[in-house]
Amino acid sequence: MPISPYPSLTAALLAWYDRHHRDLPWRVSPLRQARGERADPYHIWLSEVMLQQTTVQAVKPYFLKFLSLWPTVKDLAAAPVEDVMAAWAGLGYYARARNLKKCAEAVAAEHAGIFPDTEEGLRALPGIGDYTSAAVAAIAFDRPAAVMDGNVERVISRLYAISDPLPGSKPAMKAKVRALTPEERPGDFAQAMMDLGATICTPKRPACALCPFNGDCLALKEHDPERFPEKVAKKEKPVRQGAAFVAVSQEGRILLRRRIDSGLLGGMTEVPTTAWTARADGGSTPDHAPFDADWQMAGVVTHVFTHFELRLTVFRTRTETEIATNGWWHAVTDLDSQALPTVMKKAITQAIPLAFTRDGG
DNA sequence: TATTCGTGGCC
DNA sequence: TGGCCAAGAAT
Repeated sequence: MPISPYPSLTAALLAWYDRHHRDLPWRVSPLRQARGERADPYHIWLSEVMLQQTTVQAVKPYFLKFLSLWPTVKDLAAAPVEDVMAAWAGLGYYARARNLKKCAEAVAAEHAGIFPDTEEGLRALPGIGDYTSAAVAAIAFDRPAAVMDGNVERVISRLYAISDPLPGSKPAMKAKVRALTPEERPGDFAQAMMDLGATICTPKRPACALCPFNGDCLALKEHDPERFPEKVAKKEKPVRQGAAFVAVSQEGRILLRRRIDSGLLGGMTEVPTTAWTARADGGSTPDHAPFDADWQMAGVVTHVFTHFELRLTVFRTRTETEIATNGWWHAVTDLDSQALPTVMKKAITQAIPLAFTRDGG
């Protein structure tokens, strides 16, 4: 009997992956790899950036839309940044879209349209950090990089019953991943760890009976895998308030602006708003409207961001002339072409309930 | 090391 | 129903 080239845990996981891997639009399955197909580095990179802190189900339609609009990294590099932001609208964490464009430009201009094939080379590109550089190196280029995301942290913390809380325990967990990562099939190993975390070793009610690690898992031996991974307590979310102003002209156009490139919703499109402050009375009056008009209160929209909750009082008015010192007027029936984040779509819908329906209200 | 960055689904 | 979570990066 030949000696396995892998640690036994690694071999068990790869065997599980061969039978139970998920089919994903950017993935080349083990069977297709055996027929000689290779993962496309552009597809892997694009999917990995979209998947940062984002679920597979949310990413799928965006991934297919981007490939349709921009089939190669050179196409993406040549695209207007406004088009990229509009295509990304709704997916969140918009710095990813700005860095995606910068990264495509760097690959096109400095690497002749070919992605670097090492972890270090990838790590130097915009929007590519520790996780994404390792993931692309392993999945697209068969480099034995140690890939650790939230799924892997959960699997490893349970397998070894690591009690120290994240993020402090990250280096120790990374060492465990490195020891398990094989020279052969490192990309499949990384994807297998993440599939395992997504489908078996889930945060709540893990399906330990189906897990290839269930004979070795220390958390399972202790009868409480759900308590891992431990995490440091997070602080509570403050509430901020502000006002948003929806002006519609007689021609059926709405006043829009572009947010500055840095910070929250950077580079995205918005309706005029006040600053969002912690003051309880901020935003309840139309004092800071973009121009004098008969502003009517349309309602209050609540939106929860990562680190604060926003209560936005929405005002609306109809104008005869299209006054605008900064910004532009855009047809209400064509708002899908704009880079409007979800909170702005909520505000517009509060003022114009049918804005995003077929007839545009 | 700690904070800032979206959004939607889930129980 | 509200807290938790998702293939994290930049600063």
